[in-house]
Amino acid sequence: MDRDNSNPKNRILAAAISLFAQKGFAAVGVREIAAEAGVNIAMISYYFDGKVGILKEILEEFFRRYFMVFEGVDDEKKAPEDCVRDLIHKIVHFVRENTELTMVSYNELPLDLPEIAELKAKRITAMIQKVSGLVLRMGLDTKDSFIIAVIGPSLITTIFTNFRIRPVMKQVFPFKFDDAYYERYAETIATLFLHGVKGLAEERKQKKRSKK
Amino acid sequence: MDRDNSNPKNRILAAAISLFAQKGFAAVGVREIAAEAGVNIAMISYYFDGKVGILKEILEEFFRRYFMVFEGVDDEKKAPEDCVRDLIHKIVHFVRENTELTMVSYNELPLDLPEIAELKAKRITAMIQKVSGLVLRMGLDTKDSFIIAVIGPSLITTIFTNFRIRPVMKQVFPFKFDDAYYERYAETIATLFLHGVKGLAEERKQKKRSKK
Amino acid sequence: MDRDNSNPKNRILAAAISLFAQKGFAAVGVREIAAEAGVNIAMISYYFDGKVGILKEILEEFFRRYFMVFEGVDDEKKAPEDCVRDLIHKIVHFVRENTELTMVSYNELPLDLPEIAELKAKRITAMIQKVSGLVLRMGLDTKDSFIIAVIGPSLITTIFTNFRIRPVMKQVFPFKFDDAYYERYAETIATLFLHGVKGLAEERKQKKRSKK
Amino acid sequence: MDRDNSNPKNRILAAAISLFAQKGFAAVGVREIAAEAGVNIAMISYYFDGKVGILKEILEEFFRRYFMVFEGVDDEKKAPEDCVRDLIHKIVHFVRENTELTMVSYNELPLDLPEIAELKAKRITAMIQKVSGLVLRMGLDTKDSFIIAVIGPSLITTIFTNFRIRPVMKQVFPFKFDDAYYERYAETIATLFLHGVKGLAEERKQKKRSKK
DNA sequence: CATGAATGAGAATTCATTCAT
DNA sequence: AATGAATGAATTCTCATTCAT
Repeated sequence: MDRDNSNPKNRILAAAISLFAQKGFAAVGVREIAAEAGVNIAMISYYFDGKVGILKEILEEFFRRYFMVFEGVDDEKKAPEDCVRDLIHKIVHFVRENTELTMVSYNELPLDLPEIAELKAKRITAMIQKVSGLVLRMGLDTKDSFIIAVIGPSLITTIFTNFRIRPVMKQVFPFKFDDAYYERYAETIATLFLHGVKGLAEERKQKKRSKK
Repeated sequence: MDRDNSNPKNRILAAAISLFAQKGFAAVGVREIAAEAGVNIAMISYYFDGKVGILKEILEEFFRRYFMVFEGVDDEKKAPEDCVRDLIHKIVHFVRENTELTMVSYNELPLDLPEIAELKAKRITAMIQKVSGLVLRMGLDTKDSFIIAVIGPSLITTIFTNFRIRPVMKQVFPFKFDDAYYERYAETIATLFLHGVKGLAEERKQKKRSKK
Repeated sequence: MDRDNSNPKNRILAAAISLFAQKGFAAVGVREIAAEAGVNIAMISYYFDGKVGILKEILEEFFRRYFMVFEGVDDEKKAPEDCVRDLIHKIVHFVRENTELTMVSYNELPLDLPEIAELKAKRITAMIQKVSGLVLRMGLDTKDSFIIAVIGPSLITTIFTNFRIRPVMKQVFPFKFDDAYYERYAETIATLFLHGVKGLAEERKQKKRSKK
Repeated sequence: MDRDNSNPKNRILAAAISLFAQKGFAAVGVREIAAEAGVNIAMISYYFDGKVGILKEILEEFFRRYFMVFEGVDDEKKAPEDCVRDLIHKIVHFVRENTELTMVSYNELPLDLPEIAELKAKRITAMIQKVSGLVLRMGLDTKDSFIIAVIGPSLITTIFTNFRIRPVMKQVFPFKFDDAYYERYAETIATLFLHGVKGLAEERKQKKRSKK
């Protein structure tokens, strides 16, 4: 996250994101966050009304930024395939710029935390719809909700996971994670999914024909 | 997990898996586990030498079962494509049978927990290699470690995520998650990746040719 | 302690003495004792009726052996000074042979442990009287209870302390703690106290005279 | 200890010293200390970073005060004997003023507690050297490390023990432990040791002569 | 705004002991 | 005589939060 570090609230937020990304929300204590942020413990309750308050704000921030990625991708003038490639690049870029924020959100979302249940329900639904919208641009039939429900999450989790397993990847593969890497990575993912979806679409057509 | 429930140790294990899957390791207390398992709290230290001991045993169990899935998939008599389809079906079946076990492992693995660092390092590396081996069967050049490093995790996380976001999916899509669903799901994933990989392979050939 | 180690009860006793001497009674757990003795935990309650039961038996054993040292020292045929020298040698020898047993007893006796209060009261009183008897042999007036109360404990604690601070002494002084050392040590202590007491006796006489 | 009792930290310290002196460090729980001090249990970790933290501070305080006793005793203008008498009086006075503090330190020092091992090593060595220095003032040859190593600890443990066995002494002997008692006590000890050491020194000379 | 002290509940673990076998 | 499982209380310590200053 890229904020004004002189602001105590932002320092808390930054510290929390980093620690949550590392250890998970439940495993991090407010004292730890306060120490990392260099602020007094009481400030956490003051600014965020408690520990979950920080998480809420983190999730809100994630979705705010995440949804911005989808703005203006659906350009009617461009070929659907190019829209998809474009979006994939943008998502990769987004996760690269907001790695820890994304990891925290990705890790905490499936977990049961009553206080954020409502927030989760709303945002995740919206998120799935965004992704589904993306899939539709790949040339699939709108009505085929099954395939949409499969591809969307697959694509997004593929990208997220690439960052999530980074520490291990570094040990196993000798890549340099620089601009070139991400450029190629996005291209590869795009090719993979565009061809995959094309294959699925063809298969569907064949089945329909054979039914006749 | 499917074990002898009269055995207190197994009851603890079952309770822990369920609770960890729901809330995450750090958010679950030993009292809660003991209560759920119907045993005395002290039994947790007695049998597992503490809370992390349970997690260790859970992870070990996950990898033991997971690795078994890969046994005997690489049948030389069959076409590579069929091997891959076969394996995908097996993994889907595995996760279906061990959903909570898989979720706990998938959720906790990227988190920093010093006590399981060693265990993680060993097993995850082995896991990535297993998946990479699988990708090779898809007809890719062995030397192209980049694509392998991309596709392997993508495939596995795709399947895992399908189960991970189940609660939300149920609200958004009207599927019945029965045998037919999983059959179709596995087929869809297989088609998606096989076509995707074929597309990648073709693209590579073209590039090489154009370089000449 | 020198007992039959095939006997589980003795093994527990030996292990307990060693551990109590090292860490103190309260800091040692029954599991630790059982492990060190190589017996089942339940055996401790079985043989000693609980942890304090071990301590009781240890203290009883200490006093039993300690009191034996005083048997037959008061030989009327010998000069009082020689009786004292003899006794000091015997005590040094006793502590040398029963170092840990002595340390446990010396360390635990002043501490408040309700369960052994009665035992303590009886034995310590007897112990003080034994030592006081010894002091009388040094040529002091029987009625001078003050000096007796000072010298007796001083002598005994001097010897005990010599063993108690052994670990530090080894680091600070370059002695070899062999037979010769203990021989010389006993002689030194005897000389110190015999001259000291003689000096006290003379001083008393002078005072009485000056009062006249 | 004589401190500001309105200060919670000091109340904890005072309570701990009293309880440790009574039952020994390991036998006292933090709840007990907190209750006795009238503070919340969490304050113990807050101020002392845990139970051993209290003990550490107690030991440091003991040595700080104890070492102060030795300041300015070695007056060259006075006869060595008078220096020794003076010091003995001061030590007696010190223990009288800091009885519980001294008892805790004396009781815990020989016990194995890993957390205070380093502290112990440093301070005990310094303490032995202090006492050894004292012995030298008694007119002994500096090179006779053996006798120094015997007398120093003997003198100090004699005084400490006098307080340590106070409860029993009260039952056995009919003394009033008032100023007069301590005055006489210090005088007696001084006489005992000064004569004792003189006797040792003479004996040494005779031996050397007889060797010729 | 910011602090450091204070709180009470809850964390994991270990305790000595007992029980059925 | 001996075992390993089981118990419930007690252990120390940490938790997120609040309060007066």
